[in-house]
Amino acid sequence: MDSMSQFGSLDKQQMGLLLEKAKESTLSKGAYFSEAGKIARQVGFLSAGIIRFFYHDDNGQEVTSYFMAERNFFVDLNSFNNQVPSSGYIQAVTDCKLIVFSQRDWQGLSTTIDGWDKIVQQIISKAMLEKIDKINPLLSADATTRYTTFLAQYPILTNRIPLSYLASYLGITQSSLSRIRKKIR
Amino acid sequence: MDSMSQFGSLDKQQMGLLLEKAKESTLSKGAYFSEAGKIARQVGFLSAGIIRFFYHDDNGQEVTSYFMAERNFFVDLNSFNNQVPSSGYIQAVTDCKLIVFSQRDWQGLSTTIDGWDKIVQQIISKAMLEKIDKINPLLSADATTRYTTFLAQYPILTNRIPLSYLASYLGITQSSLSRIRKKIR
DNA sequence: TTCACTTTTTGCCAAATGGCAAATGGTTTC
DNA sequence: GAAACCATTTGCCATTTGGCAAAAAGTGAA
Repeated sequence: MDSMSQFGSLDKQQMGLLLEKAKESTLSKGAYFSEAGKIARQVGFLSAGIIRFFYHDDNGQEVTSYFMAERNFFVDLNSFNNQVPSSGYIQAVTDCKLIVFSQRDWQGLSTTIDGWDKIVQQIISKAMLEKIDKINPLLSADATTRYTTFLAQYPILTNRIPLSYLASYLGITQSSLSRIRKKIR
Repeated sequence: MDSMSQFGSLDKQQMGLLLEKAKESTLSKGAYFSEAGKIARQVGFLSAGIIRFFYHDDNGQEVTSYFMAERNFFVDLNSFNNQVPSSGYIQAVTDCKLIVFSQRDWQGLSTTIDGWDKIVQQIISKAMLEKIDKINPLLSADATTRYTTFLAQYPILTNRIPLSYLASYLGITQSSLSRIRKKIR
């Protein structure tokens, strides 16, 4: 639970208010934190493990839109904010340890912790900018560059995630990725 | 200036406070709203015209990361929030009419308008989600699909932006895009 | 209209990637 | 260890896309 201590800008008392609402939980490999069609009612903090966001494209193929490693907050933002059904899934890629906040509690912090909204805004902006900065360069790169870029960005994840997930994240076929990996090494 | 009236959640008085700080301005085609290396000190609202965000990749090539049409707020978020030099450019693709807020004024609204932070959070989340939802599907699509997807998403922009900008946005070469366009029509 | 300049299209060929199916390798369960 | 199951690699070939340079089309100024 002290993995959340890196959470800046909060003093001891505020941190106490936050932790009061935190519930520890686990997700085993393959299990879902949120699912398409359901409404997101929880915010998670990943203290151990790897999760991925994915959705089904028009052809019904799974497309991984993001990987996330330890020490990050996550939520299906659109569904959570607007209380509409999710269009995608959040799934544990490995066994995970989580800290979970209910929607009611999370939003309640807005009134109990001074400046909470601004803090949340910072967390969200930072997370989304990170994602955008990671995806943008992929688009204009060829498959090999995509893979090497990924290796540089996520050294931690290499060999901890199935090839098929990674391929769909990079926008390449699994076989191409396999060949590229062979060529690189 | 009433193009901002679509701005939800504000009553008349709050809207007044906001408009007090607004300054009208223009950008002519090709001019920059913010530039790499400089620190963003303004938030803009695009009332007429088209802008694009772009940066230089490792090979020095211009890469368009986003197009934006009328009736949207824009800012170089990372630079503005953290007062660090921008890594990219915001440029007028056509002649533009803008409404501009200085950083001081914009942030001051946090104390004068009740719930301002939350409103800003909503705007930012919405904008970034939109961008993410637009870019994500491009990655796993072939060039033709990228183009047709773009046409569906931005019918307004077709034929108002140079081919080279669009090609770099879609992650295809200009000649490929030209051939695809020919094939489609 | 003509010239100079920029943008877009086209031709030619090489290189990269995809599609599909079979083979190989790994892991789990009994 | 054997069987069943899942993940990864490989072969073969068709298709797509890129690279480069020249041609064509479009634009604006004198």
